[in-house]
Amino acid sequence: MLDLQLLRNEDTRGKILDLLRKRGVCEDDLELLVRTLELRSQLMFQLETLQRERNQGAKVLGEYKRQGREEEFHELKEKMEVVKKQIEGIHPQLLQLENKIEEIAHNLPNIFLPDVPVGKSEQDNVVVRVCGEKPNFSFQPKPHYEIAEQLGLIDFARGVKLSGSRFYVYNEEISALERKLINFMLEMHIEGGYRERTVPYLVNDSCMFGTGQFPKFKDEYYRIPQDGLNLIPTAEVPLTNLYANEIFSEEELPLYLTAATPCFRREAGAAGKDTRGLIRVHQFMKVELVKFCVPEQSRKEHELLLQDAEKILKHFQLYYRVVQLCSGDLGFASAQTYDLEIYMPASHRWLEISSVSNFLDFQARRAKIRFKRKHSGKNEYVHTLNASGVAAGRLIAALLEYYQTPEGQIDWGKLHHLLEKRYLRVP
RNA sequence: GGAGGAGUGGCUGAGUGGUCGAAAGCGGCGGUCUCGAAAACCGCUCUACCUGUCUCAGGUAGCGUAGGUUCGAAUCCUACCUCCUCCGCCA
Repeated sequence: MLDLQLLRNEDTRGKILDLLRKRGVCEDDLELLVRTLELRSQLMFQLETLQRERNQGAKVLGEYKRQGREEEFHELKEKMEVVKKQIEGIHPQLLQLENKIEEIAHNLPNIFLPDVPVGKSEQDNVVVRVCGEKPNFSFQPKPHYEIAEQLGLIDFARGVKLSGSRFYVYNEEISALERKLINFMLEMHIEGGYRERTVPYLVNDSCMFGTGQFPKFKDEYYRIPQDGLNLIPTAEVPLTNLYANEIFSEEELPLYLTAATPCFRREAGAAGKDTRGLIRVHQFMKVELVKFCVPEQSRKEHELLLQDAEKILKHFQLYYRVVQLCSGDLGFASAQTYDLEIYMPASHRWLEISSVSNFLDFQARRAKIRFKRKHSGKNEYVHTLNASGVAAGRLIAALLEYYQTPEGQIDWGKLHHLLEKRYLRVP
């Protein structure tokens, strides 16, 4: 959530409003919000003045009672009853204003950082660099779902039988590959200073609010109404919310966390898109990286985080590019995002495999994650960041395409050789 | 799932309607003493928001959460959540 103080303060208001417009927030909402904030202040002042009167009166009444001054007691009590009525009159009005403010503020996206290009859509994203070598095939490479099906590696039909479209079943080779890949990625990140957590795959609504999924994007997630729980769309949600309503000491930061979890997405708006294969599915495994840091470090930590995600792609010798998202394509909570996209040799498409974002204090404010500044003793919001490190399903899709042989087989020897590099860390 | 008990400041723990943001202790910070340290002693130690003459002053709110009763609630009432104990079930 944005710092509403920035909208109340005349010095910062103009700039913030401008940034929000560039992200496509409608003008009416902004105007209404600014006006309602002003009204709320006025009403609050009235209310607090009355409450003050009430508190002082109640104190005097207590004194009268103790001293047995019945007449004065009743006289003042009648006056206080009037004050009470006045308070009861203002209270609901204030509540209404606050609801209005929340409704708008909760749906406002984050502002974005100066180096983010201003743009409307994906078209305006900027390719930062292209890495690795473009794979060179002496034959026409097949798409991953074709090889997987032909070699009996993935059972798409039975996935559909069990759960419907966009579900799948891995047979033994891919099951083992995924298991090893996840272990490999985790160990690489642990080596890089990340601390592994095993977290719930079902979280409550307040977690979903904290990281910015709720309330605006409720339809994109699986929800179990009976228990008020939601299947996590990414481990970002539980990992970030681990520290909700907590205050770090400055020495504890930066804190790096990682977790491998399944991710569940309804893909409600994606009918007919990427219907074949592992690219767009309702459930997939992903290793996630999350960072908490002090505000002045988040730009630097963002770059380091990007490198950590890239390490995986480099290790498997994939051809990929780093894309900087434009203002219009940024996720709701993000202030700056790099996407890592792998080149897919069969379709000649770039496939997003990691999204590396800096949220500044946007999530921290929603989830109330703070730290105590040592020199001033003041509490401030931390900055949160996260990256996929990386999505296992899409990585497998890429590996199947990159490591296919002219004979229509998979070069398991080479894959296993790459997986052999151990990242062992004995506690 | 059933029965009982409990949720108070960083922690322990008092408070069952009237100067209670809340005793006391521990921890933490600062100071006195000391060559230094310990001990002892003194002081300070929660958060959010509002207003202003905005590194300071005043005010409002907060005792699991949300409501309610009252002139006045940590204290009474209702619902929910969490934890503990016992029973049942179970990987």
